[in-house]
Amino acid sequence: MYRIFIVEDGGTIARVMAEELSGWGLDACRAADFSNIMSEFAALNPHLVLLDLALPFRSGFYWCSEIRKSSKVPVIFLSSAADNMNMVTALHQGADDFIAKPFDLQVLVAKVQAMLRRSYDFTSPSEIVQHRGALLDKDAATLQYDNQKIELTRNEFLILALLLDNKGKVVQRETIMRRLWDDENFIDDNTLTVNVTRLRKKLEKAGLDDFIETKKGLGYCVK
Amino acid sequence: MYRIFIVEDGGTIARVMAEELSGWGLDACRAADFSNIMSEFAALNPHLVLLDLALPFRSGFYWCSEIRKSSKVPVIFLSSAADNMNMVTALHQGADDFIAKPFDLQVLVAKVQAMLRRSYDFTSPSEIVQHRGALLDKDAATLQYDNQKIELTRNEFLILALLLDNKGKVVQRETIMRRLWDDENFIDDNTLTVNVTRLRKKLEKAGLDDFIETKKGLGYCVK
DNA sequence: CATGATTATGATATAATTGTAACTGATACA
DNA sequence: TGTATCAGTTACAATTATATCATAATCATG
Repeated sequence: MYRIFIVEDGGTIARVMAEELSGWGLDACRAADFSNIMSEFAALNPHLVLLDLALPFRSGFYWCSEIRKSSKVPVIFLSSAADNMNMVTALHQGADDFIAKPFDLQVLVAKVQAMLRRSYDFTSPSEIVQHRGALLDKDAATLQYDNQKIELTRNEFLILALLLDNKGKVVQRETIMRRLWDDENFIDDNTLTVNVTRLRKKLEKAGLDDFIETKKGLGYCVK
Repeated sequence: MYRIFIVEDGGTIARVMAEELSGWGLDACRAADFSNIMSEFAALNPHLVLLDLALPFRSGFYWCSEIRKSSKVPVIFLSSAADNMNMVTALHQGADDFIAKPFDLQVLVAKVQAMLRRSYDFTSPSEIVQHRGALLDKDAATLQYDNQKIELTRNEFLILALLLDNKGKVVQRETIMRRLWDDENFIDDNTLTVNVTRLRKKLEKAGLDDFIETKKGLGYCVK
């Protein structure tokens, strides 16, 4: 999860930004002590910095150059004084972009995402679901547990992914069936049972007993 | 020397931009045939693209997504229609920045320099991907391993590049097929298999066994 | 146009995966 | 106690996805 460091004096704006970014799966963290940005920066070690130009104590320019002394982290300036001179100065100082205030939240998010993509190179991390110490990598289609790698077949993977996406909820057998065999073909209802059995066998072999619970008459459940 | 590809219809603006960038030690090259941007792009193989949104024949959005099919080169949009929606669309499409017209030449240069710095200085210099000691040079389309140079054909190279760009993730066969043959012609599904086989044979001959894993029913994976 | 390299195709092989069927066990309830 | 329902198990068969190979078509290059 990417950490975003928000250095912005305006309390409301900072809060709104943080909320919006959090909504997009980013870990947004606001600066608290504007006299001592660097120690917060070091503690957080963020993947990207959003830096207001006008700050108490020291200007954004100052902090940007401080950051650049020890880090190549992407820095995006925010300012209502987005004139050409300030922009050029900021960019020359090692900043990566300059967003004029007021800005559209959508644009902010898009810019942050674009910069993260560019800076941390396109291979975005896999989406991973975790449960009881078992890690299901939804992109690699593998399950890891207790330092073992459990290979899953297509059906096993789909079933497990579906159950973990609905952790704590009962998933109807029919729902699973429609996912695996996009409907139609009268697949024997028992076929699902067999697939679940096989999946359970692999889980148990790895030490994950009772991972998938049967709710008779309702469906399956992981919790 | 960094090559900048300027795709801008306005003759005067384009010329001025090119002169300014040249003055800063950049190799600025203007698009000539707006119906066929991609071949000029391929010929120049630029380090950065400045892309006007409003172009004859096809829009900048179109060319941006075409470029992104085969390249991660930084793309900066230029447009007088710099409204929020266009900006968000562009960024989501893989663009890196969006400059409103008219712009200050100083700002343009500063942005270009900042983007080049971010894209080439900070991260790995050339387009080289590494895995298990094998180096894939995406410019030369060759693979180096254990002091051997492995020559790859177009198809072999594209497959390997795609898999390495998604290291650790399963890539669906269909995804690969669309990359290799931009669909249309119903290429025999088996043709992909054959190409993978040939690629594997080269890899094995060089000592790279089990480089490409088959996830039956899901796709291929390098990890 | 001739040459060799590259790529596509079709036939066939192979092995992992999946589906089926027959049986078992459990639970509910008439 | 008997019967019906539902899910689990197992072994086996069928299917499917992928691999391999030989051959034909295509492409690039001089």
